[in-house]
Amino acid sequence: MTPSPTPDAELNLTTEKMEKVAFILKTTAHPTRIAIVQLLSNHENLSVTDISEQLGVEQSLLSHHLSGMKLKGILSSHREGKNIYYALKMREVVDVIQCLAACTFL
Amino acid sequence: MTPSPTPDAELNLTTEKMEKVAFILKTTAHPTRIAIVQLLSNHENLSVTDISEQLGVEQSLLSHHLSGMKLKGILSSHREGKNIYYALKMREVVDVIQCLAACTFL
DNA sequence: CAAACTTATGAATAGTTGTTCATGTATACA
DNA sequence: TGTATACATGAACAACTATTCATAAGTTTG
Repeated sequence: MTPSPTPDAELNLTTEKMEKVAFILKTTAHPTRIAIVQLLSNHENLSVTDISEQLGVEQSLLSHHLSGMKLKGILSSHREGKNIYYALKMREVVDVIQCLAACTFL
Repeated sequence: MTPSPTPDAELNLTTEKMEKVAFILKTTAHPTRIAIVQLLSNHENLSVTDISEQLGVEQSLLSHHLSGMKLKGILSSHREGKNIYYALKMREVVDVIQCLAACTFL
């Protein structure tokens, strides 16, 4: 079901693509942000308060993380009344995390 | 052939595991380091000079990147005469990069 | 419209990472 | 043993990221 690369295909990226990949990796490389992805991979969408409560992360800090991730295209958001709901936009990051999480030695 | 996670399995990591995943992502999240992984995914092992020439990265800087990656378990190395050869140890990072590189929108 | 609630933003600061440069160490070879 | 080659290391500094705090802006409700 998941559109995934052919297993063990050769890696042959242009410099530009390497930069873009690095950019996304950097955006994901933080425990709180991984937790956000995990939460949103299991929930379709959640308000900032929801996420804040689930993760025990303070509102402002969370907001900074969320807007960064949105800016970089990983999340999307929409307002509904007083709340703003965030959702996972780039679902590929789930696979990325999954892939590393599957390493038994971690 | 590649041992990969079941597609679209639920993401359910412990805090500790999220930290470890973040740690590896951070170690990979740099264009030069992605280039190193790419090179080593296609070459089994290469000396520092080889890599330096292929990537056009200055010896000392490269050495810093390489030893960091080794320290974090992504690469391994062995000496052979005057040269030190590096190899990919954690091959999973190739899949991680592959996965993101396959995003058409990047 | 004022009060309460939800989220965003900006400045300040602390902490981490990247890069350079100078120098050190290991090996080979004359 | 001295010189050349290959790589590592450490200090200094620059660049970037994370966190906190105070405050602002949008929305609902009385």
